[in-house]
Amino acid sequence: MAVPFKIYNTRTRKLEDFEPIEAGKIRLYACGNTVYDHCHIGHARGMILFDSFVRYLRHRGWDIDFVRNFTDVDDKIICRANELGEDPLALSARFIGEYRADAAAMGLDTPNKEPKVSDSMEDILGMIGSLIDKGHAYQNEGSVWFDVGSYSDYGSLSGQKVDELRSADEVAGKRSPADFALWKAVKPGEPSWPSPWGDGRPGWHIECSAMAKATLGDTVDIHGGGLDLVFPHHENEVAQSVCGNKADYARVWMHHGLLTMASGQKMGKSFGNVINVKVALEQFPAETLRLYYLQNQYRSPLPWGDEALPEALAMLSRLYEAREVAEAMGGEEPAANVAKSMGADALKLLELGESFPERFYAAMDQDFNTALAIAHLMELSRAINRFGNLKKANKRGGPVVAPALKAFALVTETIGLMRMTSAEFHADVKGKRLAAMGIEAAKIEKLIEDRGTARAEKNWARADEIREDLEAKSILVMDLADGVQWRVKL
RNA sequence: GGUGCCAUGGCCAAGUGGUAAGGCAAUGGUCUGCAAAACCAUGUAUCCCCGGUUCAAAUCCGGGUGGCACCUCCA
Repeated sequence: MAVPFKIYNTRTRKLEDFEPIEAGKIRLYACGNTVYDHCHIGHARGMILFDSFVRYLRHRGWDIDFVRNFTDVDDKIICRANELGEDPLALSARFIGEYRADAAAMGLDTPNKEPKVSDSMEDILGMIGSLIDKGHAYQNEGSVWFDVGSYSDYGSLSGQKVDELRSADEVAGKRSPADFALWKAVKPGEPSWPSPWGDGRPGWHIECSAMAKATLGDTVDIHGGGLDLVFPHHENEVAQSVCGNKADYARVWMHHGLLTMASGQKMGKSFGNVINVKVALEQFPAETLRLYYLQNQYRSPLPWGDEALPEALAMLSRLYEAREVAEAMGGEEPAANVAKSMGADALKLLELGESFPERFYAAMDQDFNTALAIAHLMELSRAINRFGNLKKANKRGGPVVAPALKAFALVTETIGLMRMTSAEFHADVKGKRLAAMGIEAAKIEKLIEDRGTARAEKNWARADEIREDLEAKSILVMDLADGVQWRVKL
């Protein structure tokens, strides 16, 4: 059975109980990328967020049909292709490949369907034709425009009033400045498709309306995207779909906040201040990004700074270490008995572990409060470590820590964190951080070996000298009971 | 000009009626040959300001100040 949850609806500006069109099913459409460049970390926020939400809701019993499109026919693509002397469709195909590589590197599940504009021309033409037939669109010299005046509810999603908009540039052939293109007449050197109104290509907004209809039907349960798409993109989609289908378009509009720079300025390609996903992933494990995004309320703007990823990595590291501590524990006695005999820390851990799912679900069901969910996990981690300090914990603690380990597994399944083993995690961190700093692992290993020799000879001065030398390189050496380990300082 | 969002300790940040999660950083302690990790302790938080509603407000209402976003491509 699908479990109910609350979700904030941009359309009503309220937190609502989610009500599906069809019991247990969610038709979800997320606006994907216009593929003319690599994904940047702003795109990554949306990608990771929707991936996490879908995973979570599936875990909660929802049957989700998740559609995310690729916009592969667009002004920007054509523009970039011309700059590079590349065929526009070849360029977009190339960046779809890059997108998929980035998505895979971030550990995202592939949506159920990933329609492309170039494959959806029939759907698009059908929708435009329908809008003309119904009197909501008009053609002029090979282009087709949506007649905003024909739709009285225009602006209901974004709260905009047509009269109050800053008048956009007057384009020849439009009846009103607010009208927008459904079909653009072909221009020399641009890709085009045949249509009843002459060769051309789709306008910016129609493709999503058409692809959503083709893949999910007239009405979707949830339509999502970045906050910057509310107007005009989503507003125009609503107009097209409602007028074309004579049906509601999206019951819930879900918009995530944007990344901003520390300066407060928005991150955007037009500002030239983007950081590509590939660059971030060269330096940090992919889950670092995921944790960073999940740690923040998805609707809030997120200021990006140099400390963002290192901090998230420090948190992630705590989680992995705590789980490692928990996994090392053994024992066969009933948990309650062990906890009782080992005292308050054990009882506390048992209690936190057992109540975790309830608290985790409560947070997530409240408009995906991933920040609170993760806070619960951090709290649990501290309880594990504290318990782990007890003398007999390793030998007898297994049953007490078992619920906590289940909690970690729950988090892994639902929001995709902690998917590596600890060994994989540490190796990933080392490899990436070392590469980022331009240090060779072999040189470090050699120094650590030398230090081991010095220590064996109780030459503490020499050992400390090497430690300091390594520390200057951001390498931490740890003398553990079962040998020497080293980590890259975060 | 229009529309919308936001303002919580040094920093990031959750919390929408019952007196404040979590993380990062900092300081002291335990542990350690020295460290690291971990744990413990430490932050008197005017929850931007003023007024109102209420037994009770960070949380609701009104006003103010400051910041941001969209209205042009942008996730």
